[in-house]
Amino acid sequence: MAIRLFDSLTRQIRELKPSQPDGVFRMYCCGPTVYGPAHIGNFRTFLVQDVLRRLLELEFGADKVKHVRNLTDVDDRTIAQAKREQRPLAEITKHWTEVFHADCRALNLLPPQVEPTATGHIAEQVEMISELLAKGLAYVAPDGSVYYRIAAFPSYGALSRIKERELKVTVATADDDHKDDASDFALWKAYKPDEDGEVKWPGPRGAAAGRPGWHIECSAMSRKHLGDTIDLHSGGEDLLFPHHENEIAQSEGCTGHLFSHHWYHCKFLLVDGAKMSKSLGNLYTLDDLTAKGFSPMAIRYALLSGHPRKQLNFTLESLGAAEKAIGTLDRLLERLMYKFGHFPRASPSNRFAGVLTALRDDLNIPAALGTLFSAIASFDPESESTDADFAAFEQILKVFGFNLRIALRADRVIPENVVALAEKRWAAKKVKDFKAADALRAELTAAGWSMLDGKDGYKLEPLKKA
RNA sequence: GGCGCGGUAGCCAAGUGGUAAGGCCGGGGUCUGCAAAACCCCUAUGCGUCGGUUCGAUUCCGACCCGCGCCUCCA
Repeated sequence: MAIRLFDSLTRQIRELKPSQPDGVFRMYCCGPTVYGPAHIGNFRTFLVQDVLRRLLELEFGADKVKHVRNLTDVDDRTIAQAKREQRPLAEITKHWTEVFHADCRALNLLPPQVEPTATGHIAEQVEMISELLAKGLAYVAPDGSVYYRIAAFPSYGALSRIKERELKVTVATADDDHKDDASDFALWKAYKPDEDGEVKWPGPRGAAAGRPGWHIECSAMSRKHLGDTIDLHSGGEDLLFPHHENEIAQSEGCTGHLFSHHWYHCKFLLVDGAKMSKSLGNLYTLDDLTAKGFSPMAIRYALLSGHPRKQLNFTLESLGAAEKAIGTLDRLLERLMYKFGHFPRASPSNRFAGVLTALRDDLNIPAALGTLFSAIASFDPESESTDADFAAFEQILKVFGFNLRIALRADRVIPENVVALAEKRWAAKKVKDFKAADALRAELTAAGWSMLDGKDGYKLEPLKKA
């Protein structure tokens, strides 16, 4: 069954398929700028892209999807951060790249096959800018910067339909530039000693030394790693304009070929009904939430619980709901493992087929989750499940990227004193000294742990922090 | 001002021209020394407001109210 997805350019739901003869689906995702910790809004986009990739791999084969996601490691913000901290740019970006990778692992995001950096592709960017200059699509400004001449690219604005708008030209954008037209954008920014510190490279012929503009990196890296034409390009809704509009102008202006067959944009994550911002105090990082006792898998669930093309309102309450929902899936997995005593060996049954149907229908993740829970409630896993159902369940978990066995382990570092208390209580219970047992339960609660009695043993679970 | 999106139960959130998925919370029950877990049952005559089309609208159309996003470097 085909995977269909909304395309931002044509504004239609269209089938996704590889366009090249090799059958490889080529997807490029705009990645993070590594100057600070990524927040959960960033991760919403990366998680949606991750589920899409998993679905595509299921459809076309695990080796038939090539996923490229860049790291922006040189731009205004990274340079400003390096200057603030009085440290070399590379040191700053290396640190935040490592933090980003750790967060990605915690959220069980599949690593892209290629994760190119802007600073690692200066030559490719300079080359592309040179081609644009040669074709008359760009010009060198008096200060040695290079700008894209929008007027020379007739189809500019097709993605964002900007021709139907009135471009708001503010004083702020006009003052420091040497552009021929206020709408032209920078391909190469001439070096400014007082702002850029040590950051500069030789520029294209005729231009000054400096650094690439923001948009050109994606065009150059996408071309290098995926070719002139790719199958899907995606990012957050804010990137639609100007970033992706400019990428199209650069890539198609340069190569003369269609840049991407499909465009997909994730809507923003809101927190408590408002866009995240430091001033509102509603900006969360992964660390902020795990520090409150939430598991990364619950965060993954919560960030995926809304339709990707609709703004999602994230609250701590909804995260709590996600934690419980993940717990239910977790326990079901445990029950099935217990019943079968081994990982599934059969081919997946169609027990959860509706889940995949929902995902293939414009990546309707919330509908898919609804279908999943309905399917779970419709049968008794202990008596009615088959090995094939188990396989189907595992397949669904894999597509959603819910790595429950890791989720189980994540919080299972149990302090020795807690284990000792639990052992004492278990012994007291065995001899029916319930008074002592209750007192010990209270001590465990005070220590932040919950003791779950079973028939032949017990489990310890950490209590959630407020 | 231009472009676009949304308002569904206490919270989050799907969906349909024919009478409201799912998760959480809440209530009841089975089980349990306690507490959980597990399992079963219940929980929106209602889908921003007002009109219109229709046999019938939450779903289509119009107006209005409210919220949100983009409009040159924020996923």
